[in-house]
Amino acid sequence: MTEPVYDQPALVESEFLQGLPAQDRVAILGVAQRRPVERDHFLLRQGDPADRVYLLAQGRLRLSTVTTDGQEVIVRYVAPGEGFGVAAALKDITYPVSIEAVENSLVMSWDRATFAQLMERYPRLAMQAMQTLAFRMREMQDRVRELQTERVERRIARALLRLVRQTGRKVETGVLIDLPLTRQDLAEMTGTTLYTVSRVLSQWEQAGLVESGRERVLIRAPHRLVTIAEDLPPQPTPDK
Amino acid sequence: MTEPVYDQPALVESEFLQGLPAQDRVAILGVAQRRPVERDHFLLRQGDPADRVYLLAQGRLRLSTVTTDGQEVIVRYVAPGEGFGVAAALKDITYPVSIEAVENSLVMSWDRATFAQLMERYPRLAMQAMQTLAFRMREMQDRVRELQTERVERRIARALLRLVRQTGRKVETGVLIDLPLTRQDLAEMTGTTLYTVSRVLSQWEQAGLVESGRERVLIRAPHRLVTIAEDLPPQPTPDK
DNA sequence: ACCCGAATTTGCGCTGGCGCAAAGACAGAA
DNA sequence: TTCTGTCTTTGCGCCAGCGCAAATTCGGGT
Repeated sequence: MTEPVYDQPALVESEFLQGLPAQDRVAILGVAQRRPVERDHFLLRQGDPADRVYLLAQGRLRLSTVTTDGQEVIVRYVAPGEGFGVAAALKDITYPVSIEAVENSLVMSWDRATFAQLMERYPRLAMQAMQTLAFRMREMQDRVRELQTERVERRIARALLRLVRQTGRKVETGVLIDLPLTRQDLAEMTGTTLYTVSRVLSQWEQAGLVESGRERVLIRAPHRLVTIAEDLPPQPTPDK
Repeated sequence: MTEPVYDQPALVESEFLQGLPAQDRVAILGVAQRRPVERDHFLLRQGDPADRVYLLAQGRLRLSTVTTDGQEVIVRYVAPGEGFGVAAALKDITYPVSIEAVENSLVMSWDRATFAQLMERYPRLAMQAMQTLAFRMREMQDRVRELQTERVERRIARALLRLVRQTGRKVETGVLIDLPLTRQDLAEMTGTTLYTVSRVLSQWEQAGLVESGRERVLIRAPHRLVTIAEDLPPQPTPDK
């Protein structure tokens, strides 16, 4: 795959490049390394030297970390147009996460020195990179607050709603979370176990909120999930 | 208090200014607003319009957020030399946290437009600000991992060790956490309740790890706290 | 010196969610 | 079509930590 990607919407409106004139985007992408990553393959592993900044052109990636006693935590998924690796490439010696493609993907990247030069030359790129970092920090802050103050069902609802916003695709019966998502994956995003996720999803399926299958979740009633996530009183359901 | 602060160590080595030549530091600090904040007074409150970037010259601040049902979460404490507010001032409409002085403090700040101009003029300031954001993001990521995978005793140990690194003062019997710290404060940093914190601290006091009092914690054996935090086998204790 | 409100301590019953078991479902490979 | 490994479901006992009560301690204000 060598055709130009410069005018792909995911890149034009990407976190790093939105708001830059086309010629600047072309210049920045023109010095990027392009790397396809097949599904189930790793872009990089936790502990690798951190020397590149990345932007996802196509596909889906999962960022995860493993604790010293082997538990895995999913930090986040990456959708096309989203940047990552900025924090690590500023100063970190090694990457704190592993990054695995959950479907065939295409990743643009710049080594640290190149990215620093680009930021100096294009101050808007620097501002966009800072905003990306700021967003991530806010996301993590929200996760901390949720983990400290909310019960497991709310956390699962919130994780699903995040995925809906990030990678949801409207279909006839609702919004499909458009990536392979096991109960174990959801558990690792929300600080619980696959059995608890399974029980909660089964309950919600019986209640008509979701439809699910193997590695698949479709949200039939996002608004009802919001009432669970936000701990609001249930709205009257429309007559059947 | 109007005497110059430009050469205070906390500012010279501060997160935003370390590595900049003295003349640049003077220029940057020269256009900062300086604001004293008395103990127990708020610098700003959650929901206030976000338009300033801050750097703490003196004192101690507490950053906290309240959930919709009134639970408080302590995001972090701020020590002299640490910057904050960058994320919010980039784009956010309102601050996601409240900031209260836990002792008399002095805060330097710049409005958003000024800080953006300073970053353009001093690229190293921009890089330092980005690194500050990156550090915060990593801190929050670590908190998420801990909350998802660790039991309450380990989380309390970790929170104390963070405070030791950030604001610990060596005294004869160990390291004093040099700020007023209630059991409730520790609970809000670790996702538990003041009663659980009290039980754990009492147990550790009997075991000789800590000495504590009202709003006060001294760590007698930091290494033993590390073994708890990291879930390591206990080292043989030296003979009495 | 005294008072009082905040902070801390300690006991104990309760429960949300986990751990584990066991079985079933199913998608992809052969 | 069959097989197999992965994923999911469901039951049930257990327990880490919470909720609440009640009492104590103590530091700052008067």
